[in-house]
Amino acid sequence: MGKNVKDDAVDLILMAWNRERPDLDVSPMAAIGRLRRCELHLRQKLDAVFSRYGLSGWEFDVLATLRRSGAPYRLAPTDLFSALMVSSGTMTHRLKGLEARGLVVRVLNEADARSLLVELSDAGLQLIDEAVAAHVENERQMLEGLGAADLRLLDQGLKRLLAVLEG
Amino acid sequence: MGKNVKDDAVDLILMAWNRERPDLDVSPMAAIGRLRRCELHLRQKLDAVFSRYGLSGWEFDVLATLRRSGAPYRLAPTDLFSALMVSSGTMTHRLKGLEARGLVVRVLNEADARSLLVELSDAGLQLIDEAVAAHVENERQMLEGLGAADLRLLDQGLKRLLAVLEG
DNA sequence: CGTATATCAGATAGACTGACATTC
DNA sequence: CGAATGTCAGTCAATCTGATATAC
Repeated sequence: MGKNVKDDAVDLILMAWNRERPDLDVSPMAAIGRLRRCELHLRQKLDAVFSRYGLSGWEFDVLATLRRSGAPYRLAPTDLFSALMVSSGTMTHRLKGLEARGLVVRVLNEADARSLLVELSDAGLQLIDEAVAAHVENERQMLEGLGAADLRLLDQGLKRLLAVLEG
Repeated sequence: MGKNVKDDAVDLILMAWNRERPDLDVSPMAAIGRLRRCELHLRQKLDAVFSRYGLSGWEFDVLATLRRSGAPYRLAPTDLFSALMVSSGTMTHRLKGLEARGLVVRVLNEADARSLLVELSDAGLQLIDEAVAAHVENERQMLEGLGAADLRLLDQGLKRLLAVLEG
């Protein structure tokens, strides 16, 4: 019965549900509630760094997807909206904004004239290269309060959960 | 060097970054990327159940917050927007919608005439009681692919991460 | 010809800010 | 009077759908 860890916000929610709905086993709420709450905090901290580079989260995602595809940092719109799980119309809208800011350029697709490929501009490449360095440093700092062993265990657990959710 | 687990989508992203930016240690991306990806899948599956009850995620959250506060299922708007981390104007907007659907009613606050308290209607109480039962069952099913030991370890890791992020 | 690839316009849903009224 | 509590109007950023044009 000994409780050796402090109650957090999710524990309080679980206790409230147990009081109000003792007929329900709400234990699955624990891990899922904590995961979602962690994601909320993470997103806010990640966005704070993105905004230092004038980027929103989805703008970073588009530029980063182009960047890690390798030189010449060029993908078709379909590749982008598939990777980022948004509709084609949404991607068109995103690309217009990035193009207007000069971070990407549209180039002819020699192999298939239905699409104008999307390519990082010099400015876009430089920006994402700086931003991604700051981004991983930010992530490193967010996790440094966690011991190496804890982090490894957490990542392993998340990997298994992800396999369950995607499999 | 033996790799005993299959590469997932996040592993592929890490490998791409290692190829493109070998100067960066992108290992923090692993846990954070998996966590965010899990959250995306979870949210979609949770929303699918909410929509069976005609509810969006935030509508469920408002009703659930009222429900687990206990009888008479009544809170001030400030309590609600503080708990759910949105602005007061946003909560006003949400409450108008829920009131128009007859799920909450506004009642006079005898102790402080500045606010009209928010209370679950009979219909709202019945709806959230059914929806929350389906919700936890949904969560249970999402996690059942994970062993009990894995789940316990995952939750422990998330609890520590949450403490780091909130502390 | 039927499919695939995108773009565009319009609609939608949800959030925020700032001004305001009321009450403590 | 200053602080707190909401409400409201207006604006905004981002998304999706459906219609359309073009190319495979």
